[in-house]
Amino acid sequence: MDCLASDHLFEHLNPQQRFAAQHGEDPLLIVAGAGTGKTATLVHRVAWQIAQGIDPGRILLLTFTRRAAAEMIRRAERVIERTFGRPGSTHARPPITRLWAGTFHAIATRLLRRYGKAIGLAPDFGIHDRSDSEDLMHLVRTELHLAKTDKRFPQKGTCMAIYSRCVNARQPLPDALATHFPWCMDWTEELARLFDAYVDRKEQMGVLDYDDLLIYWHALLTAEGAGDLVRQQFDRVLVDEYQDTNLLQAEILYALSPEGRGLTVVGDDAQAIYSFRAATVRNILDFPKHYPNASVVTLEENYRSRQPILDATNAVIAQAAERYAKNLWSKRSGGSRPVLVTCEEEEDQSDFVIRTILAHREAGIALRRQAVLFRASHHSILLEAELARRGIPFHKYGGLKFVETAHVKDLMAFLRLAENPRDVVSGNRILALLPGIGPQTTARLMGRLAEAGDFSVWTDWKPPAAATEIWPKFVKLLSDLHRTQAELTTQVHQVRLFYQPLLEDRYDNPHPRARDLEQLEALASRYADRATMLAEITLDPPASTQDLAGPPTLDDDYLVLSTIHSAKGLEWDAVYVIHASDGNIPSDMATGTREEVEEELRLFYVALTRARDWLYVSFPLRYYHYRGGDRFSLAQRTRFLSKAVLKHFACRTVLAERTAERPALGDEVHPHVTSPSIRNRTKRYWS
DNA sequence: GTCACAGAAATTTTT
DNA sequence: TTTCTGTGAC
Repeated sequence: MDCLASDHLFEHLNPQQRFAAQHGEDPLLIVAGAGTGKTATLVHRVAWQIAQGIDPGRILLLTFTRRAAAEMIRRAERVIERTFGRPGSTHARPPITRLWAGTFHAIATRLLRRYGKAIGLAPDFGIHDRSDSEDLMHLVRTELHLAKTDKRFPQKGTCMAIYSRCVNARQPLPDALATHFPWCMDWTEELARLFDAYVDRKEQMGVLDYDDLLIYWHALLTAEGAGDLVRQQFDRVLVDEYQDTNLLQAEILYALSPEGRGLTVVGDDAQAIYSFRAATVRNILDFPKHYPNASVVTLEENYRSRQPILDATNAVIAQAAERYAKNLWSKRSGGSRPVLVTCEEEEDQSDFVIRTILAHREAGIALRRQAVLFRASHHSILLEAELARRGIPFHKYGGLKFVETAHVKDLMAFLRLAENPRDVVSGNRILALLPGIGPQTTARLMGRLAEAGDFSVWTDWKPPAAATEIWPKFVKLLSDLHRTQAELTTQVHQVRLFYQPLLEDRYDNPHPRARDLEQLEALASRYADRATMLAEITLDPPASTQDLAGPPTLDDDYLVLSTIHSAKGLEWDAVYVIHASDGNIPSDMATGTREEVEEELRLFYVALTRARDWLYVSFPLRYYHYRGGDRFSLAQRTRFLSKAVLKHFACRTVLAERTAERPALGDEVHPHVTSPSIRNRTKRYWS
C-alpha cells in the first residue's frame, strides 16, 4: 500500500496505539485502560492487516457481544474506506463483509455448522439458551427422582451454574463445589449422575447449550484433520475483552494458534467482571507466560473522561490487589468533580436523578447521552415507574429480556418443536398448556414422538375429555409447521391464532402479552428461515423491548438504563450510578470471598469509568427489602468509596436540597413523610 | 392423573 | 417475587 494512505490511516493514533496497530505477527497483548481508544486501536489493526494484504475472510475477530462486533465492523469499514477509497490508491477495496466477526458462541455455531460433521455433529443442531438448559436440567432431575429426598436438592439454576463452571473452568466437580458451591457438597454423587443424564439427553435431542458450543469448537480444533482445516482458515485472530474469557476460551485460542502467531488480545484486567461465568483474570495476567514471545503494549491516555473524574476512578481502582499497573491521564482537563449524593429515601434518589437528567437536557445534553447504571436489574424498578409517570422515554438494557417472558417462550416453543420433534423441553412446555394434560401424559407423549420423529404418532392418541376439542387442532398445527415451506411470518401467525385463547385463559393481563406476540411476528420477517431465527434469537436476543421497533431514528431521544454488566464498553456524557450502598455494590450475594469483593470493586470501577463529563453516585439511606414483607434497613455508603477516595468527590445530600427546593417541585408528587427519628439516626452518615 | 392451592425457600450479573 | 414441593379434591 502507498505511504500516503498509510499516514492517513494512522494520523489519529497516539504512539502506543500506532505500535499496537502496526505490530507484526507475533502474539500481542494490548492492555487498554478504560476509555483509552481500545476499539479504535483494534479497528485500525484490522485495517492495517488488510492493507498488508491479508484477506478479510481469513481474519477472526472475537468480541464479547454481537453489538460490539457490529460496531467494530462498522468502524473498520469506515477506516478502510478512508484508506482505500482515496484518490491515487491503486488498490481495490477489499470486502470487509467477509471478516469473521462475532462472539465466541456465534463463531462456534458458524464453524460447527460447517465442519461439525468431522466430529460426529449433525449440522442442523439446535441451540439451548440458559433457561432452556435449566428446564432440561429440571426435567432430568425429576426423572432421576432427585427431588424426592429429605433434604432439599439444589435448584435447577444452581445445578446449571455448577455444571457450567465445571465445563468452562475445566474443573472437576468436587473442586468446583468446594470453591464455589460449598453448600452443595453433600450432593456430589447425585450431581454427577444428574450431569451425566443431562449430557445424554442433550445428545438424544440433537441440541447444544452455550457451553457445548465452546466444548465442541475446542473438540473440533483438537480433532485429527478437522483441527488443521479450521486452523488453516485463519491467518489472524483478534480477541476483544480478553479479561472476561474463561479457561476453555483461552484453550480454544491456544488450539487455534499454539505459538500465538497472528494472535492479538485486548483487555483491561481492571475491568474483569465475569468470573461468575467462570472468566478468569489469569488469562490476561498470564498471557506473557503462555506466549513467551508476546509483546505487551499498555494504553494509558484516556480520551473519554475529564481529569477530575479520572482522578476519582484511579483512586477507586488503586484499592485493587493484583493488576497491571496503569495510571490513566487525560488531556480533557477542567470539568467538575464527581458527586456523591446521599439520599434519604429511594424516592429521593429517583427524584434527584430525574431532576439532574432534565437539567442536563435543558443545557443541551440529550437524554441518549446520559445513562443510569445499577448493579442488579431490579434496582431500577422505582425509577422506571417514575420515568414512565413523568413521560420520560427510556430504554433498559440487561435483566429480563423480551424473549425470556413466558408468553414469548411459549410461542417460540411451538416453532422449536416443529423444527425439532425431539426437543423435549419445548414439547413439555407446550403440552403443559393444554387442558387435562399433565406431567405424566406429557412424558409419555414426548417419548412416543422422540421415537417416531414425526407428529403422526400423535394423531391416533385418545386425549382426556378436557382436551378432545383442542387436540386434533394442536396436532394438525404442529404437523403442518413441521413440513411447511410457508413464510416465517405466516408460521408465527398460525401459532399466534392457536395460542391466543390459551394465553387469555392463562394470564391476568393478556393484552400487552398479545401485543408482544404481534411484535414477534413482525420480527420474524427479519430472518431467512425458522432454524436461523431460532438460533439467532438464542445467540443474540433483542436487548430491550424497544429494540424490536427497529433502529431508533435520530430525533428519537431516550434515556439509557442499564445494568453495569450490560454497560461494558459504552460511554455517556453524564452517568448516574444508583444504589451505591454496601449490600448492593458490593452485592450481598458476592461478599463471601476476597476474590468476589475484588470483582465487585472492578464492577464499580467499570460503572464510574463510563462517564465523560459528569458523574453522579447516589444511594438511599433507607433500603427496602422487596422480599419478606415491608422490612427495610439502614444502608451505608459502599465500602469502595473509602475516605481517601471521597477526597475526589463533592458530597451532597438530597435532604439539604429538599428543604430548599421541595416547595417548587411539589410535595404532591411524593407525599412521603419521614419521621424525625429516622432523620436524626441517619445524620451520622454525613455529619 | 390433573389441578389449584399453601407454605417454604432462595434471592445478581449474561453468551 | 418467583420457584419448588406437598396436599387434597376431583
